Amino acid sequence: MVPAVRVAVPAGTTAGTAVREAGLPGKGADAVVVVRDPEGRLRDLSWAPEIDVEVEPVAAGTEEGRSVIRHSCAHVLAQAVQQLFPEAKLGIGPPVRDGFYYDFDVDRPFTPEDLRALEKRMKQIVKGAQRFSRRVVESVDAARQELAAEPYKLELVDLKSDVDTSEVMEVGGGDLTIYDNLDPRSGERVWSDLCRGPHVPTTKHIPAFKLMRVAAAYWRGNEHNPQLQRIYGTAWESQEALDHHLEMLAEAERRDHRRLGAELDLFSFPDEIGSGLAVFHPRGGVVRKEMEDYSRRRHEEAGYEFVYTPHITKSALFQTSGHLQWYEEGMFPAMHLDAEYDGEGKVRKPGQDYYLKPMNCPFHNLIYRSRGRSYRELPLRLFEFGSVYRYEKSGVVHGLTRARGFTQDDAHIYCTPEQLQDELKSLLTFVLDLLRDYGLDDFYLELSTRDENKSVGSLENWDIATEALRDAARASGLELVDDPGGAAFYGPKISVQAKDALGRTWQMSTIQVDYNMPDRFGLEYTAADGSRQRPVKIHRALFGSIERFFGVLTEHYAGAFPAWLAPVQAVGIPIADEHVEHLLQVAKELRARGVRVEVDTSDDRMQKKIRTHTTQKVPFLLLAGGKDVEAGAVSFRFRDGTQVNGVPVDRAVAAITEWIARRDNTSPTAESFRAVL
RNA sequence: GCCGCCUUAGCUCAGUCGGCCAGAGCGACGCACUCGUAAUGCGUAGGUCGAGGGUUCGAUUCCCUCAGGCGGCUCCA
Repeated sequence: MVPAVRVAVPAGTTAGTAVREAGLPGKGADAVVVVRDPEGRLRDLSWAPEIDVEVEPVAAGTEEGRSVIRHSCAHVLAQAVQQLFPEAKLGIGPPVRDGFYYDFDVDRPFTPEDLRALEKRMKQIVKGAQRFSRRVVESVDAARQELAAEPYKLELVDLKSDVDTSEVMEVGGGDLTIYDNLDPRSGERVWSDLCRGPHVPTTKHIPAFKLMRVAAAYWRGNEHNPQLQRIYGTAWESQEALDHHLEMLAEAERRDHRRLGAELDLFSFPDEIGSGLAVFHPRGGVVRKEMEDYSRRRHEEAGYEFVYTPHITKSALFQTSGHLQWYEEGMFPAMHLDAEYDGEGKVRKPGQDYYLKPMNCPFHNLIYRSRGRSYRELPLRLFEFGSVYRYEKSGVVHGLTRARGFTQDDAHIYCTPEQLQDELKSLLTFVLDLLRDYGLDDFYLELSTRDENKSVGSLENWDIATEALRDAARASGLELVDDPGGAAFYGPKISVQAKDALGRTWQMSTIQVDYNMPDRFGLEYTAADGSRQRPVKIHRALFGSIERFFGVLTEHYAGAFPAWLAPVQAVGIPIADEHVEHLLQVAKELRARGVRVEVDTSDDRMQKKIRTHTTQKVPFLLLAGGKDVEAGAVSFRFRDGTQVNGVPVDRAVAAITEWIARRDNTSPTAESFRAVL
């Protein structure tokens, strides 16, 4: 890492020269690839300021340095594509998280073989050490002329004035510039691209890269535009960093909940049922039940009341709520029922549309409204594990994390306007505490605010609601990220983003403040002065969806669930048949204390049994041979291979029970387990 | 919904440039082995090669449609 030094660049000298003279590295993972000028803009090393300035060198191995490398690598990719496919038209090619992409308009989609050929050509380009040379285009007309053969680039030139996002690297930020790739020996221009930069000095400064995959993408992200072929790649400051990244991807694949779901016999998606509709097998069912049971208990303690509502309703309910107006295409189509026809097929009775519910909240409004409510009842907290069905587009369904049928741990809190602030604060604390109990503890918050094209209700109430949420978020002390326009039509939302063991973030809990549903449903309570008042409604889901949370936890723990959640908590493994009886006795005692325990009485050898149950990620393996039987003991083996041998049975039983009851989220090891013995 | 790729035994995958009985490992089952911390040996069963249609003397293989999966894009109350 380069320390946050500043380097003086005299007028007329290039930043690169100054950096070199300051003795900073020009090669390797610490190489300075660009500098930050006093205004905070990143500049090429070839930049020569007109006045004396101090700049901050940016090293290859920093997030910004990597972005520059990745963006330059995208140029190399584009050059390779146009060399191998001269008819290819260029789209955009920005750096993204962990890599870059470049979009191309080509006659036929790229094949995996094409990718291999492109990667080979890119390596040649990188080796050729072409210089990235910045050139300001005098006028928009000049740019148009030069880019006449690149229709998409032309479009960007015309958009220049109003585009300035991190994704569109081509234009923005003042001058219109083109980067030329120059042959280092002849100085000849090999290739060029409209681009605002900055870039690494030469293609040699792209130390390690790999093309990852091809996909289609709509031009400028609009589904009405043509689809371009997008090539994704990744690039890093060193081969080691690239290898590490690839290893992370491999690890993510190993922990993919869809794979673990099959390997550990947790759940499946039978084709016969339909896309995005899961069934939980007994082992997954146990985990889910434990998750739910604990959540139920905590909700009871926190003053929630439990309700149940049907999965289907007449359309009127969703007309009142507004869901049919705003989200109909995300709902399963209606079932038209109860219509009657006469002999000529004419309607005698019109019948009704019924919908599967995509949300629980309208039902809870009806429960609230079922009788008069007093201010003394508020806050009224209604909780339900409510199954909902959403017609997700076929292309987005993804395991348990994006399903068509799932269960929300959904609660709706009705309170007075005065109670809102306190209720939100305690609610957020409750939510975070509970997430921590399941082992997630690295969070940030996102505040989604009103979308002016998709919202109902008064601006005033939106403001109050938004500020109340912002306030509660601040009180939590967590980082808060704004998400303008991300709210649902009825109110703003805080979402809790949790990082898992691999550092990936998942949207978990959401808290929404809603002044509109109470209006639409005419909800009221009688205040202390006898007047009728309108309550405020808070929507919140904690797991979000139980299925998604299940999937996230599965990946977070790589299938090695904490003992309290593990489908099978302990397995007895006899050394030989004659030791089975002893273990059955131990298992009986454990089972009597609620432990999920099995004894492996199969014909397999003991070593094989250890392997089997280790791969099944059972937290406690209880071995017993002659010595243990004689001593009235068992020997522990843990997931990590460590052992504690010859533990007297009663102590073993007590310790296992204790470990589970504590809901310790770490995997027991010889060392940590001794503490409870 | 759009683009591309994929679908062979319960799982992971070979294979057939259109042709005799479609293979392996793991798993399941059976027999032998009775064993002290990650795979004992031998054997058995298991597949209308995703579904339907077409081309062909002949289709698991080529073409079309559909379903499901994967990676993206768009979407995500």
